Amino acid sequence: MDIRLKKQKDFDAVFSKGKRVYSKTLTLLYIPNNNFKFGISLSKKHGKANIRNRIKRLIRASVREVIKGKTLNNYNVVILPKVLEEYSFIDIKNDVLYTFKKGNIVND
RNA sequence: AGAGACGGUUGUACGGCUGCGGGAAUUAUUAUUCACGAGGAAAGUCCGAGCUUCACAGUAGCAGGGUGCCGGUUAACGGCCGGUGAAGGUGACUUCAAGGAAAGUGCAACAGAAAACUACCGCAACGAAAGUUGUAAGGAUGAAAAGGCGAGGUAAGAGCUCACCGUUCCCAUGGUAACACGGGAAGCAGUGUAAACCCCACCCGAAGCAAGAUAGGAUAUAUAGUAAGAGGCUACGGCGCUAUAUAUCGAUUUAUUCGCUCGAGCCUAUCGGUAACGGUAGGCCUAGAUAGAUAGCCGUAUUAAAUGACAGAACUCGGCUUACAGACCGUCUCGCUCC
RNA sequence: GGAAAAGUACCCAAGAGGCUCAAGGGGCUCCCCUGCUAAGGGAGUAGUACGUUAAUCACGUAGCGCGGGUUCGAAUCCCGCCUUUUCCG
Repeated sequence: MDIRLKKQKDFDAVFSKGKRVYSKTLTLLYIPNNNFKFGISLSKKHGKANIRNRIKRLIRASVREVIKGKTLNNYNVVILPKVLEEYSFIDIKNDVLYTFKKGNIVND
């Protein structure tokens, strides 16, 4: 099943109506929906194309590890990374786990 | 050992577990297995092409744009290779939009008498003087002032005359040519700017894969119009075209599919060529995503170190330009010390 | 992905080869007016950096996004980069 959030309308809805959870490295936005879907939003401020790709890979890998073997509540989620000088996998993974729990998106 | 010039290569490799992208096979709708999966710049979008659409992509001219020493190379180019000339460097070598200023027009601030067929001061002759005539040595201004320098000559001077240098033209030789070298002639009709307009030679239809397949369209009938209409414009050729109404088939949105990867392709050997490049033979198939696939953890090896140096394909090629930690290789230059 | 446009003081900006050249507004500073403020009126700041000076004035050099080139001379012409903005289904 495809868990990627794709449409511009969905992104707009999350940005305008979504609840927010903050952490050191990223911000999480979410609204209720039929399924679980997530997307990532980046701008040119984060760096050139290779850096933006790397951030997306790190977040995707983090989300895969976090949601593995767990039941999910139905939300549309958008992750907004903050502009940092360096991005480490461990910090991002911890923050993904923290924000997902705080937003009540994953069940233990 | 030092300083430097030029050219080239590389941009960690292999393995395990958990995962991603499209593909193939086997299953038979859910899995398994297999091999493959970013770059030298993928970048900037600065040139040149393929491909697609625009009504035909025809001819001539105008407008607009580009290129500009010579020869070669190529599908093509403003690229590349080789040569010539000029400038810079002790040198290896580097840089150069490098045609035309007696086809015409414009511009040259300030200063200076004058910025193009000049004459302020000056010099000389004549004259009582005012001034007239001759002149362009010297002064002064400027980025630039009418070949330079020396001698002769003269009232004073001046290519006025001569030698040398420079310039232009002609001839001979060498070279495919740019040009070089040698000889001769011309007293030198004249500054700079063409990345000012322009002239000359050559080249160019436009838009772009968000193109497009695809569509306010097609077909039929009727009526009307017109020798008109449609590339940036004009003319010619060629083409029946336009408007309205009715009918039928369709379409406008969104999503999907195709375009989408075998190509002026890559590698190796060899032959021709100074080289760019071309020929021949053999081998190879090597990303095709669309919120956009390469990540995480760990081990081994090489190493001075390896944790991204610069950096991510989006239709595809040929170049140019720009970014780039470090490592390695080759050819050559300079002066110094020692043997 | 593709196609265009623009960069000049703190802000908005004119200038399109040469002269007092980096016009002119707004802002800012000071003064007048007022019990105080706003508005209004007047004057100015100097423009940014560096150097000369004890300091001011004054002068010189650089400077129109950055780096080269053409020219006697470049904000202006040409080339290459950088940044910002806009458009295209």
